[in-house]
Amino acid sequence: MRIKLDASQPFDLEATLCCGQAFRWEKQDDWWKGVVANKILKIRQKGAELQFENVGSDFVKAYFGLNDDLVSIYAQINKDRQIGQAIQKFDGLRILRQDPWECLVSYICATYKNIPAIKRMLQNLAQRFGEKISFDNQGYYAFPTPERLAEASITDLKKCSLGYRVHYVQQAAKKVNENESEFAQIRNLTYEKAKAKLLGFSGVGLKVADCILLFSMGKLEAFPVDRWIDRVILRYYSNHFSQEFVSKISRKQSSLSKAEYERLSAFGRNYFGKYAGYAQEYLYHYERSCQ
DNA sequence: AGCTTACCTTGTGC
DNA sequence: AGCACAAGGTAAG
Repeated sequence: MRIKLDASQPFDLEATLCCGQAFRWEKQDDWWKGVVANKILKIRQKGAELQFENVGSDFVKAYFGLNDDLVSIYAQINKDRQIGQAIQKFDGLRILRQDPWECLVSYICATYKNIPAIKRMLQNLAQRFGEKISFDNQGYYAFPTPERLAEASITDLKKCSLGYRVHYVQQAAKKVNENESEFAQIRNLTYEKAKAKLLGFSGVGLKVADCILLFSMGKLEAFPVDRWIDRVILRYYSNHFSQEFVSKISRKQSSLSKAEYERLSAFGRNYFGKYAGYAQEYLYHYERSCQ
């Protein structure tokens, strides 16, 4: 199937899948392959045309955020030179609408890990507990269901290199499995209420909650602050904070306190507005790409 | 009430 | 070899 992209609606498949928001996409030749909704989605971009197999157009549009009015979003978040450069470099990067359950587990696992290690953990979980799906003579694995992970033993979960995160993942699986519809409803709440619900999961703090809200629940105002964004704010936006706060944050070795996190994240939401999450993702990807 | 500290595991890169 | 560090969270004090 194909989608012709509107010239007024930029899209960059590569940037969207490489910016670190999703962990289970692989590129083979010029095709991207990922497991979404228990199906293999195979997709590539040729200029303004998207070519894909195995799923419908509506699904592709929803998953890749093609319904977001990116031109309008740019107009609202393009506030300064730094974000302007990031937008220019990654023009067409979009926020995905991932599966909330997979996103929950992904970002519980993401604490204190780099992206390659996160990918490996999730791949381990899928191989060990996910349903096998064959496609193009290759074996893929669906992301494990809450039910399947809820019944997995700590011993088996540990074999996936989750480390201390095994207990968080197991508890999350049990909680979601006990009431799947309640979990599914979280995305329909406001940003604040949805965040409060997510914080009820052990292993989910402010940062992880913001990632889940942004990457799977369409809460585009969420502004996750990780080490990279922390660095970006200190480098380019420190004039928005007091001298004391800046020097305190820049001296920190350990993680941010709740209050410090909220101050940085609230800055992002206030400064960039209701699409702050888009700004975050551009700044994050740009900062990492300049390493 | 809000902050600091220790601890939670594993892998990678210098 | 040894160490720092990686899209952090929790519980104790």
